[in-house]
Amino acid sequence: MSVYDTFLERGYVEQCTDAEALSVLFASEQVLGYIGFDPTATSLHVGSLIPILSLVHLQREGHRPIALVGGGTGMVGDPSGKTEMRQLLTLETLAANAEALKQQLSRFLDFGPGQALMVNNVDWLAPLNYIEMLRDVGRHFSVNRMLAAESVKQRLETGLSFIEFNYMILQAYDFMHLCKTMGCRLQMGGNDQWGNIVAGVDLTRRMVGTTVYGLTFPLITTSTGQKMGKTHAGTIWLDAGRTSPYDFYQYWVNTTDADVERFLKLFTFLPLDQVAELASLPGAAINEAKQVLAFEVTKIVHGQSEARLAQAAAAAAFGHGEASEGVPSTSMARARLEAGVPAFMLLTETGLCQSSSEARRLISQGGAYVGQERLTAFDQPVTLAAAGPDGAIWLRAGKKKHHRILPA
RNA sequence: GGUGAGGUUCCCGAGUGGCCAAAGGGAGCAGACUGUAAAUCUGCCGGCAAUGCCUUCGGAGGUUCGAAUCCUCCCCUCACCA
Repeated sequence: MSVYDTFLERGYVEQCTDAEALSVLFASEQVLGYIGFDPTATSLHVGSLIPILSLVHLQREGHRPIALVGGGTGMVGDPSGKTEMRQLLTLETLAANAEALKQQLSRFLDFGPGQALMVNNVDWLAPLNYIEMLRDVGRHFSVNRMLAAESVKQRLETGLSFIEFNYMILQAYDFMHLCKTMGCRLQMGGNDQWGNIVAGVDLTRRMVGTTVYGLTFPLITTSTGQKMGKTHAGTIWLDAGRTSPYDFYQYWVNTTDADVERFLKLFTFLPLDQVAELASLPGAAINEAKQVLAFEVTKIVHGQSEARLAQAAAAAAFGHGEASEGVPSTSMARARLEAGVPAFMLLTETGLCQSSSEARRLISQGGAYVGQERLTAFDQPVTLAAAGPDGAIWLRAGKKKHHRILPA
């Protein structure tokens, strides 16, 4: 039993360069394994959870994770899995993003002495000299092979700039460098990274003479075909400032039935027998499993107390609980509320609707509520009389979006 | 640099002088059914205190009573050639 088996049984493994040898390695020594994170934003999102959690699994089972922030590779831009070239970020933005990601990653892993490591590849990529690089590294790359890589092949259809074509070489260089300088033996990543990872395995063998391993995770989509962590409203971020713990929790509670078991395995650390038990809950009881899922993931990302708060807020919003602090709210001058505010204005001002046209539409279709009352006229005045026992006016748009107006 | 094709509302994609806020599909939203699920059905789906008004069809001008549609210049994308 090694961490490889954990990965396997929890659904983390899509491809591995040598599953058997990697298992043996895990069983026989402390393995340094790394994953790269692109500094394309100031926060990671739900799509990065699997990579992050895989590092946590490594650490939990006695191995040593390396979180690599791609401050150098970010200057080039990974073409893998994209249909067109991403806008190049400025160096200042990249540096700021890299710093933010470091902060975020340190919440998941123990970076204490002898524990996990954090590196930034700008440190060794930036000083590279072009001619030297071509002679030492470039000669190991076969353009024929690079063109055959799936990630490149796709882009040959739509266009691929030279800078992006080089990305693979830099990522391969990272792996070689980490192996040479600190004995790193494993790189993991999403399956779109397969080509880059294999290139690194090859380069390391040629330049260092060491066999290193690659493992990729499946690209997670929901069973309704959505990309993980993307909703129409936008990305589900791991940063509480960008996606509140309440919204984060709600995202997971709204998991499709068919995904519950898979997600419990992938996104929580609950033992598999408990996962199986939760997943087998019949009919509507599966919602309890979704709450466990939501609570556990929120706990991992935002901590226990935030998770509790989000759970309590959800319970209050959906009708069986008191603690409502976590429910989104807006404060509004008491005098204004006493005079009465037209309903459609409240809906737009709280952000429940994006425009007053949308608010009118919502009301006319019968999807807007104040307290338990369905609104019938778009300009119906809402006053303090509508406040609930907690002193707040509860607005609801559709079935799931709740918002409180706090008189101030 | 040459030649050809093209840029339409969130996306794909019709429309080639008035019937166009612009077909159809997807996404999204709401309602019904439910379980804060899926599937299905129905409605909505630029903005505005709104039976009307305003802004949109790559950009800027022009022709016309009237332009997404015609003309001129410019920008960008793609394909082939060099």
